[in-house]
Amino acid sequence: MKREERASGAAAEQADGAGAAGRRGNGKVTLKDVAARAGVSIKTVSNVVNGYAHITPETRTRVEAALEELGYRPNLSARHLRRGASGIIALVVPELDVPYFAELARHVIGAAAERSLTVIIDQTDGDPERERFALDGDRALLLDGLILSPLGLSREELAERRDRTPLVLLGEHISGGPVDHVWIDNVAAARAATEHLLALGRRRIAAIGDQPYEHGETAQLRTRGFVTALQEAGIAPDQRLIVPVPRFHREHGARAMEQLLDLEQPPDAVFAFNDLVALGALRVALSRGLRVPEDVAIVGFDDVEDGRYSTPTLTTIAPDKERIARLALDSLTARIDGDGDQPARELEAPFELVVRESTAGRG
Amino acid sequence: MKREERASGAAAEQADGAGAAGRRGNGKVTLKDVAARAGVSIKTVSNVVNGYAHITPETRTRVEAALEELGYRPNLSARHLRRGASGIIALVVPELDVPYFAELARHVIGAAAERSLTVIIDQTDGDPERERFALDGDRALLLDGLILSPLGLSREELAERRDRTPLVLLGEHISGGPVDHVWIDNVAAARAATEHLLALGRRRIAAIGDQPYEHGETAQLRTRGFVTALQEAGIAPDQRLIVPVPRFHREHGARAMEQLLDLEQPPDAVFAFNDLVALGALRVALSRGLRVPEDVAIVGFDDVEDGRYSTPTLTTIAPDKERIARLALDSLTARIDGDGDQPARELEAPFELVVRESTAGRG
DNA sequence: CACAGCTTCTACATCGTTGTAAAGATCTGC
DNA sequence: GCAGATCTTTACAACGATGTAGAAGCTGTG
Repeated sequence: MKREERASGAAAEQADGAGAAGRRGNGKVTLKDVAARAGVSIKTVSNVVNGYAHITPETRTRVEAALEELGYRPNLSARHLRRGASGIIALVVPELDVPYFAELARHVIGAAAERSLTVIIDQTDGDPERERFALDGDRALLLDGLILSPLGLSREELAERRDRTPLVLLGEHISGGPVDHVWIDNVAAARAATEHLLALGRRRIAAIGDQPYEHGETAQLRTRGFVTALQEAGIAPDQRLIVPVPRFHREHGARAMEQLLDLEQPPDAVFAFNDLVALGALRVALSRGLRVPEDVAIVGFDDVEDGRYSTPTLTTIAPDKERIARLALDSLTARIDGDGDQPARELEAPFELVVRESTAGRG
Repeated sequence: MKREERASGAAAEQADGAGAAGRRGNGKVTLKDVAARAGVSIKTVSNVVNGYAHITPETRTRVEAALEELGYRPNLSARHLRRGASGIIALVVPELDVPYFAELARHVIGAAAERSLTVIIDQTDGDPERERFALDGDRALLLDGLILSPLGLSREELAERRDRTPLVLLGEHISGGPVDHVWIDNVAAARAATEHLLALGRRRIAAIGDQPYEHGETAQLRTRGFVTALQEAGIAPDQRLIVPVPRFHREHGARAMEQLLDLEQPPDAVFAFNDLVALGALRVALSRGLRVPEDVAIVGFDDVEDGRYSTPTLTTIAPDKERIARLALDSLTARIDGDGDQPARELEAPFELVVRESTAGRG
């Protein structure tokens, strides 16, 4: 009796559309189609799909066959709507083709995958409008969480955020703000870089990368560490040796280096505030016939892969990118899982000085 | 009269929950909350949100005020479910921290933004399993389209795909397959690179990057172009000068170059199959005291930014990445908008040879 | 044999949005 | 003053999945 019901149910399906369902233009097969095909209710199919325990082996087999035949795939939008979570987080960085961010993105994607989260990656080019959109735009509602490396937005604007999607900030931009924040100690890192140059006996040390204006917090912290190290070594900082840049790209490092080498007393060492700037500077030094590190030693910041294969290889400050990604995701998943009311966390990631040829020579 | 109705409606809301709705724990405000607050139907609010024309200014104002007060934001999952499209596409590449893919990603994101599409970026590390998941996994159902740069999957596996999400393939891997495909003429490009070295008078030219095994189609095409150019110049290819690499990374370029320089008759020029390989090779050549290009000239492939700031700067084949991104998105949006039944397209993007110091010297 | 308790399955409501159809209000022209 | 057109707003039914409650069938207990 029961079996007959099923059989007739299935037969009805074949007539009314199950046969076509698998091949419908849009290729979308729903639970309903599968249910019709298997002659069971939609909910039973849903139960099979989700591994619910109490199902007769016979039913399970039949449903699984129907799933397979029709090639069922769940509609994630519907599932998200029902479950209230999307399983998607966004990583928003200024520029993806800056190696530091690309390498960071790799680690974030990896750490997210461990937690079954998908990552959307967005680049803002530092445009405050686009950062605001990422933070507060409609798209934010699709997300379970957001990791933002801000460049253009001020602390006040970040505080004004209306959206309640869990957020983690990366970088030095907003310390002590109202949201979770992963950072490295830029002052200490800059000091370590500078002290390394001092230990090599350099005394006329330049810094490339200051940004003495709004939104340049990271650069300003590195400048502070640089100046502090000099002062502690009894050297008065020379303003002409502290060259600002608009952004941390190779070309700006190159221009700054040209300016420095045109000085009456050019520097015998350079601390560049990131590796791209350092590589730009290196390029200019070499093309002017200087020897690195003999004539001028160079230290970078970020430890991107490029610096491991330049000639000479680049001494640099290496932030622990994997740790940064991991801390950000730990913090984000904690918020997603509900401790939204905890006070903002400040999470510090370690760094280390990696000495290579651009300061140590071809030892 | 009418006004009174409204007023009472609004008053009722305040009592029953609109007041709390804006501050509910999860922070989710729905059309329903806004409708209650403004004393209109849900659909009217929806109409306001979507800019429907026939609404009295008075109503519009009131609804807009309620939207603003409660901080309404649409639920994208629900919208997608209803509309049947998510507005999300995925870009799946082997490695994001390879500059070529990072730069490509930038262009894809840009081109997608012009079409109001959001991009999810995924890296597979060339793992066939992860490529398959990107292609056929549940996540694919969230997407309106997919751009894949395959590395590990064979043509057969790609053909077996069940999912019907519009797909565009990048790269040489699967030509003439059943799906849209954007590519550059690798044979011609490799010939151009090799002919450039021949024109400089080099005769003992090496190639780094062959992959004479499964999935190495791109490399094999470049090898073919290289060999053809040599033969046309009357030079018999020397197998010892064609060095395979497992992947296109700096370290593999470096190792291959060491091997070449250890030959009894080392090459006077090298065509590296991508810029990273070229930079690895350059690094080894310089550290052995060779002059580039005087002792050995080097050409790369991809035109990534690193090569513009190396010393010497790198001559390279520059594929038009922006064009590639644009062609991929044009093709994808066409499929999304419904011409799913058109035959597969083959879209060729241009390239050019960019001559820099690694072959031309410091002219 | 009545009834509780379990297993297996189903109907229904629901998530938040939007398309459809139609109701109610207002205006037009004759 | 009334049919008909137009404007404004609404109720309802989807989109596809899943939680809830409970029906139907079975087993075992007293």
